[in-house]
Amino acid sequence: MDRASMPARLRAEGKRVTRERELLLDIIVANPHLDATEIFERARGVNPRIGLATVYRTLRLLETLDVIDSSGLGEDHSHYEMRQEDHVHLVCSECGAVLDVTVPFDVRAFGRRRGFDVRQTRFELVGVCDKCRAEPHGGRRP
Amino acid sequence: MDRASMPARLRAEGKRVTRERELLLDIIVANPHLDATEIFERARGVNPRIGLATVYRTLRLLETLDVIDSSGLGEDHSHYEMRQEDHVHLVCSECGAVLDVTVPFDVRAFGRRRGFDVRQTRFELVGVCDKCRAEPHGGRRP
DNA sequence: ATGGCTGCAAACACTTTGCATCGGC
DNA sequence: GCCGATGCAAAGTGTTTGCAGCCAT
Repeated sequence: MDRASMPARLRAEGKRVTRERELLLDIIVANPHLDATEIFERARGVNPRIGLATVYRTLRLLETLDVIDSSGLGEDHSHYEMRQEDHVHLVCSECGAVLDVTVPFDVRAFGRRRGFDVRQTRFELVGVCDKCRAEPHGGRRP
Repeated sequence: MDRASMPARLRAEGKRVTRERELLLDIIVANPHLDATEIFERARGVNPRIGLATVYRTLRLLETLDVIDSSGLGEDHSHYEMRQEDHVHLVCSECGAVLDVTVPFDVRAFGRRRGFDVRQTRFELVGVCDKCRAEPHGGRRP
């Protein structure tokens, strides 16, 4: 999904293009894998009057429009990123690093063969990355 | 993970084998993909004195011991099942049906190639199943 | 100007925790 | 009998919603 086409996309859906939505989109484009609170904090750095509810409402709107995707990334709450080709999230449980890798098979065909019309994919592999295996002392999440 | 070996496994970890733990294990083995509340309700049917906190504490214990796995299954809270070989969850967003299918590639090798020691996999494809595509009227979640 | 969007605070759903009691070992 | 496990209720998270005022169209 192309950032530049979002204003037109929103208007096409009968939605309004507000400064808050533009700001949140910019943050999500620039920083994949953030959660709602992290997006909120960055947004406040630019517009201190923005509310957390607006962040959640905007995330829900963008997800409904298939503009962004959410995933757990090994934690119990959602993280967000612009929609892109199907990929696997390799997540390090020690340092929180996330690596995006293309899925090594045709996901739509795989589902269709079992009678499913696949609309959304969420693949994650949680493990320990090279660096954290090298230094087993407490390298906490970034 | 074999249900019959669980008592020994618990004792080996210095944990106790209680009637509550045995009951919850039986429910999880017999009904994959339930969430905490559903497990709680079934448990109450057998032992009306069991508490929801015990369900959550037991689930956390079993997950820590790698006896069970949790996954979102298209919803925003956890569902549980006995640990088994890596598989993809095909989830129908209309009726909630879940189909388990073997992953069509070697997950550990895939991760290792990128420097990750994979400990856990969570693969899900959310879509619409055959039946729900046939009858587009409101077939709600079971 | 009009109706959607926002901020704020209260409400919610799910999960965890403190504490007195209970029961495996 | 000891100490871990349980039940209950209260506290914590992350997320949603009601409402008055604001601003994109």
